[in-house]
Amino acid sequence: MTLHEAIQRVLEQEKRLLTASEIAEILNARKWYSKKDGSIIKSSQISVRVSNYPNLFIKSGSHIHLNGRELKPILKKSVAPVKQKVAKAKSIATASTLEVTEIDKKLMLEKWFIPVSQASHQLPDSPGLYAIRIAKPGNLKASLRKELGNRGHNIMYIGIASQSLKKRLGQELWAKGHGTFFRSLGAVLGYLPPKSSLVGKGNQNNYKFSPKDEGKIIKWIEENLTINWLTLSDNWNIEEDKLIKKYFPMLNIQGNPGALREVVDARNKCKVIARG
DNA sequence: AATCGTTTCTCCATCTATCC
DNA sequence: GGATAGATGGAGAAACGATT
Repeated sequence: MTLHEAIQRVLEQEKRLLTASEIAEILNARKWYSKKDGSIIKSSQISVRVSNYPNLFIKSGSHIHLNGRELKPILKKSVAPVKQKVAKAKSIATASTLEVTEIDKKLMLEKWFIPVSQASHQLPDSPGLYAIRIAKPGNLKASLRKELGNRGHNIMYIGIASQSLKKRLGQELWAKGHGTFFRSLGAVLGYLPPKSSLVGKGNQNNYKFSPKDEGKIIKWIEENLTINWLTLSDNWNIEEDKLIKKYFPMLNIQGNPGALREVVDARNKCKVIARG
């Protein structure tokens, strides 16, 4: 039982207004809730918990009673974390001069990018970094088109293949396995996984689209995206991290100060449907 | 002065995203 | 599907102001 559940139980049983001290006293006496270290509960902790759950409790002066509605607590920390990070990181990125490494030049120079449709038979079976751009941003929906415009580039994703670029990009671009980029792209393009398709699966995040939709997404990728890659033997993690923090690719989430809320939301929508 | 209530910080278990 | 690193949110404690 959590502390707020224990407080609820006290109020339900007592059926009267109680102060934080009285609740603490009752809880300590009845031992409905015990702290990990075994010490007694202070009234200040009751007060904090009651304040954090305004939908469960009502304060009348120093007295507390049940609200009667069981809704989620309103917590200070849960306010749009991604948006906050983006705003903060953007100011840092524009204010600082970012180092241009050899890897950056070789990987990101736009003239070296080729259409995905031409890349399939050229990809090496060795580790490295890859970057994906969109040649025709006009084929994205308006909100994403605008977002790329704000970012001043056409970079969709920067990733790493620690074993094989050929295998990794097979997952990401041709859905041969669980590709993060493929899932994110399918989601923001508006595709949804079959309902309840993750029920009973061990990993409740690896949703997949129907074979028919996968085919449509692959076609879209081959018609709209371009790619460049570099084979590397070492330091790729550091380089990948630096590049993501410099360019804010639109579909990278982890390690990206410019992670896009719309991408996270679209992926969550897919998960909810697939989990049934 | 003692008690009560609020704010803010840190710790840590759980959840999520990603990679292979 | 499993492993793992990072993110998130719940919980407790400390500091401090307000009230009695």
